[in-house]
Amino acid sequence: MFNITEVSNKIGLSKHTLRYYEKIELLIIPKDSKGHRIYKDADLSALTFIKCLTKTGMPLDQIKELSRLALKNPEKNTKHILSILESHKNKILSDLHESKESLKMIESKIELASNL
Amino acid sequence: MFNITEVSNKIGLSKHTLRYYEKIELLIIPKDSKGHRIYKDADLSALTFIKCLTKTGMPLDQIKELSRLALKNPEKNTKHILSILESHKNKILSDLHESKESLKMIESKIELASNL
DNA sequence: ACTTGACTTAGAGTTTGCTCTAACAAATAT
DNA sequence: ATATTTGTTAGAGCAAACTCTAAGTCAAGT
Repeated sequence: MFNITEVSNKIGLSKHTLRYYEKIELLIIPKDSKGHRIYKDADLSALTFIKCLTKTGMPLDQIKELSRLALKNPEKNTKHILSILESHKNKILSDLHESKESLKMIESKIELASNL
Repeated sequence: MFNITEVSNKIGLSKHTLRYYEKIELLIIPKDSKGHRIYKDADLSALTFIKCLTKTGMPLDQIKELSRLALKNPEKNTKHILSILESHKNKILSDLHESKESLKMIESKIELASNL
């Protein structure tokens, strides 16, 4: 069990961001008697996964939809969840390709400029 | 020589964006007697390169700095330009690495969900 | 002659994802 | 007892990169 500062340090998201993610209903964290959030390991895993998704450009809206599907009725929504993840995977693959192309172009500019 | 509509179609940036890039002084395009922009091949190359840089996450401010250096005094600024491009190259490489790690994690989630 | 359509500008508005502020509560340190 | 620290909230503010609007010019088509 962790408090918000520990989670912020472990995951690398600011406390502000952690609270903001709850405000937009990306996830729900239970509170103790004082009203302080108590995170468990599963929440850390969820946040790590959310970080993967955001880093690869999935909009928070879509992550929220994923989270809604997963929390509501996982068995019934497996197909839907899978289709979202698969299409995100394809987006990542195409982004990777594009980035590599851009990298080539930038490397060739470097080459050019180096020979001045 | 091309007008703004042709350039927008060729490069895949909206006319709004093309004008915006001039407003923030990313580049300067000469105008004809009617005040309409006339783009030449070199401008298309520059825009293609700018697109590479933005797609790979270079902020417009930094692209503007690059453009300023290149236009002002190319020989004198070669070192500076190269160092900016090199460090951007390194950023892309590390982003690529991170994206690949995220991809792995997403693929393993897909694997998991597929086996439900 | 007039409508249509493509261009121009300055400047306002939008979206996304935070990031910060103010005001307050509770526990700990001096 | 009081100051500091850590937490809470609602809501304001911000930065980046567009994206759109209004008002106008100009040339070509009917």
